[in-house]
Amino acid sequence: MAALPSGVLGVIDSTSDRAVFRQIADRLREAIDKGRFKEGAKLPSESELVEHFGVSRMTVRNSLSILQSEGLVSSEHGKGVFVRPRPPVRRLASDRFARRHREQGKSAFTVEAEAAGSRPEVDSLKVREERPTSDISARLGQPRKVLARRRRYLLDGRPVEFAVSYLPLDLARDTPIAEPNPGPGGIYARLEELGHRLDHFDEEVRARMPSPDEVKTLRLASGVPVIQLVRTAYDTEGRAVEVCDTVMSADAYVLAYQLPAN
Amino acid sequence: MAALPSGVLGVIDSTSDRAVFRQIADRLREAIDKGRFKEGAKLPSESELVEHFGVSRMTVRNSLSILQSEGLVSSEHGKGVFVRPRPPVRRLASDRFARRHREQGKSAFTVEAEAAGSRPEVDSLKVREERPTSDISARLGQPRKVLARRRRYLLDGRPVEFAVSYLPLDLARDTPIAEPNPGPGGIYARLEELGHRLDHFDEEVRARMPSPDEVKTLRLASGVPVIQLVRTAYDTEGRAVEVCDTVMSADAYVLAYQLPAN
DNA sequence: CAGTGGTCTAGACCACTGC
DNA sequence: CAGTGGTCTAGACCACTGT
Repeated sequence: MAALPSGVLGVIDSTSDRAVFRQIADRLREAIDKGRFKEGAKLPSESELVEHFGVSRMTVRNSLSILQSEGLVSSEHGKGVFVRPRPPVRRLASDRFARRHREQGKSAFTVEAEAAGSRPEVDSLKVREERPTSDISARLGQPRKVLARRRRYLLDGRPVEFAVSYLPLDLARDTPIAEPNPGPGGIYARLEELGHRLDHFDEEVRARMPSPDEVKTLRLASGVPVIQLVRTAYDTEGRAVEVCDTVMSADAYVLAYQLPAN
Repeated sequence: MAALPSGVLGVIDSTSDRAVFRQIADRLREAIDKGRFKEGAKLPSESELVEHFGVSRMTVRNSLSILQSEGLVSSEHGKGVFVRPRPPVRRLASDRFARRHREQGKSAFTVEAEAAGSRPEVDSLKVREERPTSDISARLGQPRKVLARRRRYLLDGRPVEFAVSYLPLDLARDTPIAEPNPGPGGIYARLEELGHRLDHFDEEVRARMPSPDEVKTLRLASGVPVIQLVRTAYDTEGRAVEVCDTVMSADAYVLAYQLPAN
């Protein structure tokens, strides 16, 4: 157990009102912010911190759990605690569903990922009929049943997004939309071929902490929120033809929108 | 210390691989999800949970801290641990900066809050000249200095949003934009009067955990992420005339956007 | 194997709340 | 005042990692 480089972490002010474990978290946070521990770097081990600050192990662990819940560090059993690297971010432009992007053979996700030099993957694709929740039902105009298309998206093997599309069953049944692979241009292209010319999309954006299920599915580190995006597609007759409920790892995405001034 | 109502919380499976504190968190989470503890309700005290599950206090506290980091509960010193009520949500529509909303006397925030029956407030308004960060500078076309307008928005006394607007100094100096109160319609109305007719806005949306500063300014409960929205306003000549960097309590907002299909 | 983080105990004292 | 959560200690044993 090597001694810590002096001066890197400072000391505790025992006269301060601020709890010791918060002070230790503050010192570590400063050190990370100032680049004394870089992305991916290993922090001093718990026992080193115990020795350096002269406190008990639980106090040190308490400090580290603060930094973890802030998304600054993550721990790896048997290895150490590391400064969380900022993963590459995927930028979703507001024209990503424009018709012109749909006339190619590949999906928007695939095209974009390959352009960015990443390896795109879609897995756990499941298509089935369901009774809609009251929320989905309301958005789709109260259909009795819906077709649900679930799938998970990965970049270079890392899960980044989980999405479920809901379509009124009377509209999707016995069409390519009910197939696992709906063909080039995706379900929006098929909807238009079926005579539902798309007019616009409504998107609702929320952020929150993930459920335990979402942590598992998206392999989220602790301290990483999710962005939830609910998109409703309307055809030119004003009918809602699809609702897509997407949950994204917040540290993998930036959403970009363009708004007219009038 | 009353005994817990039997059957409400179940028991620990000591043969399970799952850590005891996680199992306790699971039981409590289920109970909350199933409505056995409603919004605002008090959970059993730590000592009651210690007795019920037959574990040490630190184990119970560990469980509670999981629920706290999930944003499900929050603790109040001397009172107890309570199920977090979902606060009323403010919905930001994508046309909120349309010119037609600017022709009244009041700000968009004020009008909208009053319509929803809330009491709007703006405080800690500060206007000053600054050297821009490299990010802001790049977005605004590399001005040497900028005018920064900082303010915090509150609803019914609760802080919900903190925003900073940056404008190129050559454009804003010695205009009403540099005044604490820029007048009816806000700085966008003033910009148009100065001949910068607005053409469109670009918005970038991110979500992340808050910094300790943001926790303080927005009085965030632990386990609440923030939404960061960076908006750039462009005039009809394509010049970026303002960048607004907004940090919002994620549990107070839903962002709504409308996208054309082509 | 030694070193790391993960879980858990059984205490202690403190600060805040409400009666 | 009793009851609550907040902080902290000094141990213990375990599971995982790398050599």
